[in-house]
Amino acid sequence: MSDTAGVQSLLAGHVLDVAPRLIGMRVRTEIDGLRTEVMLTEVEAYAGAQDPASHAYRGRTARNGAMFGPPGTLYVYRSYGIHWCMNIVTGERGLPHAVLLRGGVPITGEDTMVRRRGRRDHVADGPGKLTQALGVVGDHDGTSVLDGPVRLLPGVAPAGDVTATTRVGITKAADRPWRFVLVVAE
DNA sequence: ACGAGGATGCTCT
DNA sequence: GAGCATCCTCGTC
Repeated sequence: MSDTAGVQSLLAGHVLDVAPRLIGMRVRTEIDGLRTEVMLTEVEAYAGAQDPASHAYRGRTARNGAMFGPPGTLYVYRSYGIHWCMNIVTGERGLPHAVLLRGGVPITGEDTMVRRRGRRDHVADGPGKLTQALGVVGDHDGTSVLDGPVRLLPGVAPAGDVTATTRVGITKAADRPWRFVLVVAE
C-alpha cells in the first residue's frame, strides 16, 4: 500500500480512533516555495453533531463548509480574530468530524518556521503557533492533506505513548477526554 | 513556573 | 452584540 493510500484509509475511520493515531505522524507544507515539516505531538477530536464544542454542532454554516468534505479535507478557521487554526476532516464525506492539530515539533525547515514565528522557542507548541510556523492560512481551507500543499505523512520515529486528557480552551463538553498528547519517556 | 489581562475580527444569534 | 477550539507580555512567586 502506498503512503497516501494508508493515510487515506486511516482518515476514513471514526474521529476518536483517528485522533490518537495522528500523534507521531508528520505534517509537511510546501508553501511559498518553502518546505516545512513537523511531527504531531498534540491533537483534539471534535465530533460534529454529537459534540457541543464542535463548530459543526449546529450544522453547516458559511465558515465550516470544509468539514462536510471527504476525509482528509483541511478545515482552517480564524481563532480569536488573530490566529489561524487547522483541522483534518475524518470519517465519511458529509460527516463533520475533525481533528484539531494543536502542536508539533519541527523536523524540516526549522529556520523557516522560526522566521515565520518571529522567535526561536515555542515554535509550534500550540494550534495558532503550529499553523503560523507551517505557513498555513485561510487560503488552505478546503484543500486535501492527501495531495495538497499541506500534507499528512506517516511518522518518522516511534511515537512513544499517547495519553488522553480533556480538551483545552473550550466551555462546552469540556469534560470529554478527547485531547491526545505524546508523552516522551525519560 | 504560573496566572491575569489585553489584542483583535469574524461568526452566528 | 456576545462569544470565542489563542498568544503574548508583564506581573508575582
